[in-house]
Amino acid sequence: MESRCENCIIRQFNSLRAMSKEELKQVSDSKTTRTIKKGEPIFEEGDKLNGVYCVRNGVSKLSKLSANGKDQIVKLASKGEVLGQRSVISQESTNLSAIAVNDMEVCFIPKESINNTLQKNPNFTLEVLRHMAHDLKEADDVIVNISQKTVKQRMAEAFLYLQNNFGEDAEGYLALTLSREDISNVVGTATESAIRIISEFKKKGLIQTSGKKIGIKDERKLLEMVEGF
Amino acid sequence: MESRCENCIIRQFNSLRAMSKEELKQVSDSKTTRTIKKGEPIFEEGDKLNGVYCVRNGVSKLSKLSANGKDQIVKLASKGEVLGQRSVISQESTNLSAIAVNDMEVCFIPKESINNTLQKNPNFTLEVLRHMAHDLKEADDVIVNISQKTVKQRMAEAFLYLQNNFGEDAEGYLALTLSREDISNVVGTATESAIRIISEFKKKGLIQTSGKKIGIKDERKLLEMVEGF
DNA sequence: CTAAAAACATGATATTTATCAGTTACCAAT
DNA sequence: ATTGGTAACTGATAAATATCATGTTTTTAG
Repeated sequence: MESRCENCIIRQFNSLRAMSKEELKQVSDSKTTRTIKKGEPIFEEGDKLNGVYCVRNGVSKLSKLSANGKDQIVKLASKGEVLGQRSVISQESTNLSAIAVNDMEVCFIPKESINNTLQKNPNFTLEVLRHMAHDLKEADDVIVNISQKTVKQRMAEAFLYLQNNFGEDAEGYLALTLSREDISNVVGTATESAIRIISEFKKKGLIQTSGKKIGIKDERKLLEMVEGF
Repeated sequence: MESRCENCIIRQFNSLRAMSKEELKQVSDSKTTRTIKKGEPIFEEGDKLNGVYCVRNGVSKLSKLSANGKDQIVKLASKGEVLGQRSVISQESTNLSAIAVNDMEVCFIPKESINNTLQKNPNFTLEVLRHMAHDLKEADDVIVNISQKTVKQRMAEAFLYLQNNFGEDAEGYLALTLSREDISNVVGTATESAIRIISEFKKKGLIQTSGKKIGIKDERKLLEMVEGF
């Protein structure tokens, strides 16, 4: 049996918290829950979305395929984030694919519920707007980083980002384990280059590895590297 | 004497058109008009904005300074665009500088007018939201472009962008003339590299130049280059 | 109008990064 | 346990791009 949105803790983290009791009830009644296995898509570039997906568990990569066949990962979304908002709001097909990085549980909320609330509840709209303003600011930062920093700096930054946003496990490894290819797609570089830099960082004692897992050993040095020392 | 917002054609192009008569009147009464000389800033990175700027004339570059001292231009804004919205909405200091590329005329609208309307008029909020959704999509595209395309491809794309968004003069030159340095900052490359590629394109008959001015001669070939042929 | 400054241009070179080719390690299914 | 496939890794090389040096042209300020 599925739980009710009204009681869902996830809601605390996203714009849904600005909904009224009745609006939430409607969302809850119309929503459906889906599980997605690691590697499977929630939706793909070009799809027309009939609603948004609220992440309950797991992590999704939002990526875009380029002409040369490589994916660029634009964002990693986890618990509480709402996927597909932009597409639903602008009523265009989505420009990004969402693929599960690990097993996921998401709630699908039909666009009617969202649009309805957008029309009627200015607080909700404003909340969504604030979120989007934040995303846009982040996107600007990514643009500047990619174009002005070296691959090494961006790699260092990526590890710190993963640490800040997804934390570490008991042994001090990054809680979110990405394949080397995914890492290279976040950073925007060739997979071999990413692997080489991982080796280099390991040799220098900045990180440690255990299989795919990566642990940060010298946060300060990594930070300095990002800043360009 | 300053004209009234209610009669301003510019309004057609931005979210202000979703304002009610009264709201517009309030905006009109509280707004001030400013002229900005080429090269001067409207606001700078880190500034706390007390309102937004509506562009009436001229073009502004929105850029961010990176650690290595180079600017990255994130967007070029012209007639009808509203600057500083994001900062006002998220109530944070701005992450971008806005500098006049040529002489400009802008209207400053205090944030109170904007916030007030955001709270009360869902149509306006939704309109702003749609705009921001669009900007975010564009930003995602820029990220993918920068990380997956070569400098040459991005240069070609930049010229086509300038053509599409700012048009051409009577002799077929791009109506918006940017310095070589600004072009390199849009594309995200070294100024020398940008200049070299301009020379190369000229030699190949893709573009023509006259002083700083650049004209597109072979749109098809440029397009093919962007696509990677 | 002229001097100084800024922008433009190009060659030589260094650095960064991608690509290609191949090996090794690991996981999953029989 | 064996095998087949995928991901991780490494070296050699090529390509792209940045940097440095320097000269020329254009713009700007007095």
